[in-house]
Parts: sequence; C-alpha cells; structure tokens
Amino acid sequence: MAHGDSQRTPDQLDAAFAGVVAETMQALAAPSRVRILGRLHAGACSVNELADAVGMESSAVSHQLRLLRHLGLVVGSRDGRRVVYDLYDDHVGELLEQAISHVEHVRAGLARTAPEAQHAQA
Amino acid sequence: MAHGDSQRTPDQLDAAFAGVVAETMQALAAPSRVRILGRLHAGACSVNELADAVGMESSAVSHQLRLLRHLGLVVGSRDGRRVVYDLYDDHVGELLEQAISHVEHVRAGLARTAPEAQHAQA
DNA sequence: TGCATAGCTGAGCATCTGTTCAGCTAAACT
DNA sequence: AGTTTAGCTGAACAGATGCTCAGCTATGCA
Repeated sequence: MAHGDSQRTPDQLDAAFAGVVAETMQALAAPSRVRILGRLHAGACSVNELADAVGMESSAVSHQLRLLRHLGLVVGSRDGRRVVYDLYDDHVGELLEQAISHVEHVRAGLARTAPEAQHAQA
Repeated sequence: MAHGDSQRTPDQLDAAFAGVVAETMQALAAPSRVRILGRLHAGACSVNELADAVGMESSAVSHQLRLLRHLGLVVGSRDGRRVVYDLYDDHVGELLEQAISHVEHVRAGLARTAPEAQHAQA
C-alpha cells in the first residue's frame, strides 16, 4: 500500500490494525513522552539536554527514547560523545501539533458544555 | 489550521498541559477503544451493537465508554431501554482519522527505512 | 593507560490499565 | 407485581507501564 491513497476508513478497523494504531498512539499517552517530543519539535538535542528540559533523569529519558525509536518517531545519531536525537520527520511534528490542537478543542468543548464530565482526579 | 486559535507551540509544553494531552491521547492508546471509536465513527449505536461489533463483553465496553465519556470524546443518550452512543463531535472523528493516517505514514516509513526498528512483538 | 563524560541497559518495584465477574438499576412487556 | 432485556458499577486480578538504581559500553582527553 502506498500510504497516501489507501484511505482506510476508521469504521472497518480490524483488531490487528487497531492494535498498531494503539501502539503508536501510546507514544503520546505519557506526559514524559509528550514533553520529550515537544522539546525535540523545537530542535534536535542530546539526551542530557532533553533530560534537563523535561526534568527527568537521563536514564529515564533514554528508556523513553528507546521506545520512541522503536516506534519510528525519533532518530538518534552520535556526535562525538553525545547522541543527538530528533523527530523522525515532519509528519511526527504534525502529529504532535494536531494532537495538541485537538486536545485543546475537545477540552474547551468539554468545559463549555459538560462541566460535570470533568473528573479532575488530581 | 482553521480550528486552533490559541496556537500553542509544542515546544513549550509545561508538565500540566503535557499531562492533559497524554490523558486524552490515552483514549487512542488501547485497541479496544480505537475500535469502539472506529465503530462509532460509522454511526451512532447502542452498547450491545458496539460490543458485538468489536467482539467484547458489553460490560467491558461500558467501562471503556465511561472513560471516553469522561474524556469528552463520546456522548450517550437513552432511547427506550437502550443507550445510544455517538462521537462527541466531528473533531473527534477527525482526530481518529488523522491518527490512523499518521500511523499508516509512520509505519510505512518505518518499514521502508528502518526495518531493524520493528520489534513486532506479536 | 587512566580517567571523566555521555549514554545505554536489565532488574526491580510501585503504580496503572483492561478485563472478567457478580450484582445492581432502568425500561418495556405480560 | 414479576420477568426480561439493556446497561451501569465496584471489586479483583493479570498484565503492562514508567520510574530508579546499579552497572555497563563508548568516546574524548591527559
């Protein structure tokens, strides 16, 4: 399939494809990964810069980067003793932007029309 | 982009907002929910129809619907003894469509340029 | 060679998630 | 009222997730 023309309609999702979608969307389902991707969207940087930007231990960042690498969302290349990470391509940045804009829209609508639906478990 | 007016740039994600994004994206991070949303995207239907369509127990579907309701992604209204669920609005359908198209793109790119990155745990 | 910096990895653990199960409420029908 | 159908809910349990910790590899520099 040539990715652009297959035009899969979301209503005929077989279990296997739903699993793949869920697997990739999981990348955006953890605050730490959202922030890592957000930081990378501003420009490529090393693991330590990343860790500093998001306030995590470099080990934890490295673990998440491995996951994101396996999902094909980021790439890393060695530069001297550092490893510089970046988003895999522009589409990943778009995915992040669209996720953010959709969330803003949905949450705004939520607050406007169904205030009781906010669980606010924090 | 037409709908987003606040235009939050993804690189200045504070921890709180990243948490909100992750929370909502979690809706797309489970195969069962992806399929539920996919089925609803084809048209509103009852819990039992939903359970039948995705091959789950109605209780499990009901649990997931509660989660999706709290996230503001679906709405339910009683019709006789049934409760008919539907996507909250068109934006939710778009979110689903974009998630699918992005996943197809990313996975296609993955298969093309980085075959070793496929863990294929299934 | 020795040492410091940058990053990776597996193990362990606390927490979260998604399902099943049992039991409950609500609506229609006799 | 009693029964059936449709759906909701809390408890409980297996499995997944995300972190920390300790130790490892790799690069650069003296």
